[in-house]
Amino acid sequence: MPPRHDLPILGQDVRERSDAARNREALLSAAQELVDRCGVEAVTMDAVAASAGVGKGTVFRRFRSRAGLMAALLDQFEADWQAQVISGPPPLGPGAPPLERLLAFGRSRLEQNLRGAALIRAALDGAMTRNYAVYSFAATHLRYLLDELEVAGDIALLATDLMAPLEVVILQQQIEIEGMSVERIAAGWEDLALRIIARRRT
Amino acid sequence: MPPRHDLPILGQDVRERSDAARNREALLSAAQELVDRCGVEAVTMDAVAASAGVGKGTVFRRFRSRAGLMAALLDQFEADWQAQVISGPPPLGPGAPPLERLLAFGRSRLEQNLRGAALIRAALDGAMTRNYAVYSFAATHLRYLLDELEVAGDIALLATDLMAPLEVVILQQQIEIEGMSVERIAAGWEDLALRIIARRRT
DNA sequence: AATGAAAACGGACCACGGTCCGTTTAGCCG
DNA sequence: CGGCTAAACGGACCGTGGTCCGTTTTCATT
Repeated sequence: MPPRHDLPILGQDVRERSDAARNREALLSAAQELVDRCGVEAVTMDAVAASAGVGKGTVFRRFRSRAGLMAALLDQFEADWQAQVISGPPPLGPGAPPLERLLAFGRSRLEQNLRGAALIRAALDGAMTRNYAVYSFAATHLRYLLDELEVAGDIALLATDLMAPLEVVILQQQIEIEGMSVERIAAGWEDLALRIIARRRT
Repeated sequence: MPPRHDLPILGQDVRERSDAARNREALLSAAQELVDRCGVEAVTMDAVAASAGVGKGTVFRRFRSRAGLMAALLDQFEADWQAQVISGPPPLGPGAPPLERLLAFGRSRLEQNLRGAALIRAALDGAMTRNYAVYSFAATHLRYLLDELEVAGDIALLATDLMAPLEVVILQQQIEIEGMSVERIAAGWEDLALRIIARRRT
């Protein structure tokens, strides 16, 4: 019988070896610990490796790069928020009318981005593109809301238009350099949202 | 007579020593040369220093960091565009009605950001905040146009809302990952602009 | 011209991200 | 259980960004 050449079928999850899984866990919690205790800047690949008791090469095999590791931490950080959107109380969660959900989305996303600012920037740092998974959830939800509101136009682009001003780089410039208050920015986002959804279908 | 302690008065330009000026020139053109011949990634601080015939420390004194050097190159890159806005032909330059200038601004800015993408990302890389000078010109002009159009609301924030979707990180995601065409994005920007300026003062 | 002090210079040095490759281990199969 | 293969491991190694400090240069003042 010829040797088998199982090319991994797309979507079929490739079993992770037990030691690999164990190390992934150890690395993630070591990294999280470092973030909590000393801040994002202190998260050195050597430090994480040492703290998790594995070699440096292992860290890079698992996460590709420092940005990749940060993205993994970011995924964990976002899990709560995503849960609140999917099944939390209104108006952020389901149950409220779409417009209220939209406004709650904006406010909440603004705060979430500010909370995770350091992590988000670190996850973007040398990466050619941002972690798509994290971004994708919010964008999809936003498109859904715009559709519910029967907004006319290119929904995908309008969703981007609403997410873009909440980008961390922009928020930090507004707050730290131009001295704007978070309240003002939040109010501005609501205004933008209203202008965008003013044009309806039908 | 006691030694003089001239604290530099703000706004009074501190004379640059002749050797310093010479080296700045040499460094900038060496860096530009490297960008042109080998791309942004090839611009190593050592390479620039060697190519300009100065020590590495000098590069860092002048530009603080790699991001700072890139920002300086970006300033040069933007000079042409700024000139076109200030005194070029309409509709980008003065002379056309504000709405036409606004639409020309969006299209032109979109293309400019794509052209300078690599430089812009490199200039943002490890920096705590983006190069303010470059950003500031475009933002100021945009606020002026919105004001001319008698747009109601928080003009500064609305200007940001219009600049944000043109951010390189976002454009690259749309084009390279989501596969959108530049044409579609440009059309989407016009649509956004029209929605935003729909609410007028008076 | 001499002089003195502030500013600029240069390159050795360090820390961190990322790679490479020889070694070890998990897990399947006979 | 023994053996085999693919995967995972680890840490030496490299390149690059950034700092530091002893040396050199500029230039204002006399």
